[in-house]
Amino acid sequence: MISRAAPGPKSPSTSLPSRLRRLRRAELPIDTEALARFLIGATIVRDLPEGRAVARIVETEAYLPMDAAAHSFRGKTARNRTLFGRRGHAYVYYIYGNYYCFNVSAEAAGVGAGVLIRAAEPLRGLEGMRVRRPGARDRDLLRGPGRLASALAITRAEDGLDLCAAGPLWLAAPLAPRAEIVTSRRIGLTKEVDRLLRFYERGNPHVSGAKNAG
DNA sequence: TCACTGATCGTCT
DNA sequence: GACGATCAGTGAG
Repeated sequence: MISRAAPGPKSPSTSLPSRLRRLRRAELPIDTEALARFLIGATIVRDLPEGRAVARIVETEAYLPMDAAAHSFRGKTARNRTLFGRRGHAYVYYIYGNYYCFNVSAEAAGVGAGVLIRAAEPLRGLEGMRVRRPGARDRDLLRGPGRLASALAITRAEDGLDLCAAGPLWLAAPLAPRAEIVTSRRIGLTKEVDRLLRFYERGNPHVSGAKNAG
């Protein structure tokens, strides 16, 4: 057994400001790529019967209008209709027979685009996340889009929720300043693979993917 | 630690 | 009928 530095029991939540300020829609950039950058460092608030879970977004991907890799590319369907609504709404889809992925709709109403929330740093409500993701290390609770949705209990039931309004799932302003944002290729695609539309906080251990993805 | 693979089912062609 | 904005498990080094 190699004794690497033990995963510190230190919790970032001990020094958090207690005030969460909901983001207003007017604050969200209309442009999808700008929104993807804007959301790095922002806060996800998930209110559940057993309590509140709070996480800090550390990794996103932009899916633009006229982007062959985007779900909206072939037009509006029953599944992706949220992407064509006003920005700041939750688009949640089911993938690979096992997982859900959480997106924030972008652009003006009528334009299909969104930002995939790929990873976040758990701040509060870790107990519930551990229950929903048994066996996972704390570092991996929200590390990857499928894991994030699972740990925060986000499913198709949350599709269409207004993230700028009071409710069970919403977005709040950053609780802490963010480090430099790194840009890279998006992960897991077969189309438009070379576009640099993935964004993550440099050095953050909660970011998903291989370290040299880029 | 890295690379590879199978699981699994809703959605769209 | 094919495929997918993934992940956990496995095996090799």
